[in-house]
Amino acid sequence: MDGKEQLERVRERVIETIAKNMNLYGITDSIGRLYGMLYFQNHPMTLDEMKEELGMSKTSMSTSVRTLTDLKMVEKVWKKGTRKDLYQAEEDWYQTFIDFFSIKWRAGISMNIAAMTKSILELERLAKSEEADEEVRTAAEIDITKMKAALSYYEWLNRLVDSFESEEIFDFIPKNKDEL
Amino acid sequence: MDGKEQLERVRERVIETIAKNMNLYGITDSIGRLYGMLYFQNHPMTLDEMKEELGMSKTSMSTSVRTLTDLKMVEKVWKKGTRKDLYQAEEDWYQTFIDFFSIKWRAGISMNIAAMTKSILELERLAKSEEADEEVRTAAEIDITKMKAALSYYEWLNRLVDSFESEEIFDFIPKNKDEL
DNA sequence: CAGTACGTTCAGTTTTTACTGTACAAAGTT
DNA sequence: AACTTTGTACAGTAAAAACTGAACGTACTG
Repeated sequence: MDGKEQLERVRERVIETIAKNMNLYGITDSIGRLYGMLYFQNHPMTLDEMKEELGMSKTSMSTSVRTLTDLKMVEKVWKKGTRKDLYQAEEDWYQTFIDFFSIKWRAGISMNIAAMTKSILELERLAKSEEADEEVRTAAEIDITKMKAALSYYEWLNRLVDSFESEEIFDFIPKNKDEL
Repeated sequence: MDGKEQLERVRERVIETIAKNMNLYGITDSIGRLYGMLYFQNHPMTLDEMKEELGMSKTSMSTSVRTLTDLKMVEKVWKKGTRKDLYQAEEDWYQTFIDFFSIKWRAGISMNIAAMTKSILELERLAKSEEADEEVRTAAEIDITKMKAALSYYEWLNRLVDSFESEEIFDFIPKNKDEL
C-alpha cells in the first residue's frame, strides 16, 4: 500500500475519533472534525483551505472557527504578506481542557449562585412571615435547605475551576504519572 | 400576595435555572426541568404525576426518566402497594457531578486511548519502513509525537476521573470551604 | 478613487432531534 | 382465563439546529 495514503487513512480515523469525543462535550461533529484537521495540519490554515479540505461552505468554516476560537481551541495567527485570516489549533490539550471547562462552567455557576441566593432570601422572608400558613412555611423551610445545599455545591465547583485555572490541579493530579 | 403562590413562583424560577444549567452539559431543557421538579418534590413520583405536572406526554416522561436514571441523577424506588414505578431525584449534587462525568468521560477516554494506541503503532511501522519516502516518514514522525501527547493527556484525564470516583478529589478541594 | 479580495450576516433549505399518540407486551387483579 | 393497569417501541409529526448561497460591508491594492 502507498505510504502517503496509509498516513492519510490513519489521520482520518484519528480525526473522526477526536470529533466523536468532542461531540460528547456538546460540540458538533463538523466542528470537531475541523479541530482535528487543524490539529494535524502542521501550518495555520485559511478559511478557503478549510473549505477545500472539508468540502463545506465558507460560511460554515467561518462560524465553526468562531466557535472554536471562543473556546480557545483555535487561535488566529498573523503572517506577513497575506490578507487572509490564518488559524491554527491549540495543541496543548491540558490547556484546552482548562479553558473549555472554565469558560463553560463559570457562566453557569455565577448564574446559579445568583438565582439561588435571591430565592433563599425570598423564601426566608416567607418562612418568617406571620401571614403565611404553617404548611407553606415548612415547605419553604425545606426548599431553603435544598437551595443552601445547592449553593454549597456551586461554591465547591467554583473552587474546582479555580484549581484548573491556576493549574494547581496538576499538583494534585500531575501531568506525568510518576511525578511527585 | 398569597404565600403558596409565591413559593410556587420561586420554585419555578429555580427549576428553570437548573434546567438552563443542565442544558450547558448537553441535557435538554425538558429533561432538566423534569430533574428540577423531582428535586423539589419531597416524595417520589410516578410517570403519570410527572406527565400531569409538566403537561407532556407519558412517552416523553418515560424516555426522559430513562436518560436521568442512566446518568444516575434519578433513581427508581420501591413502595409497597403500588404497581406504578416511582422515581426520585438524587439530591447530592457532588455525587451527581461525579457520576455524570465518570459516565460521560470514561467512554470517550477508552475509545480515544484505543484509537491513538493503534494509530501510533501503525505509524511507527510506517516511519521505519524502507519503502516509504522521506517526506511521508517525517510526516508520520510528527503525527506520532502529537498522538503521544494526546495519549498522555487522556491518561491524565483518566486519573482525574479516578480521583472523582474515589472521592479523593475532596481531599484536595474540600466540600466545605474552611475544611483542612 | 475604482476595483478586488475577504469575512460575515441573513434568509432559505436540509437534516437532525424532540415530542406525541397508538399499539403492544408484561404483569397484576378479579 | 378474561380484564386492567402500566411502561415502552415505533412511526409519524413538529420543532430546532446545521448548513448553504447570495448579498453586503470593510479593508486592501493599484
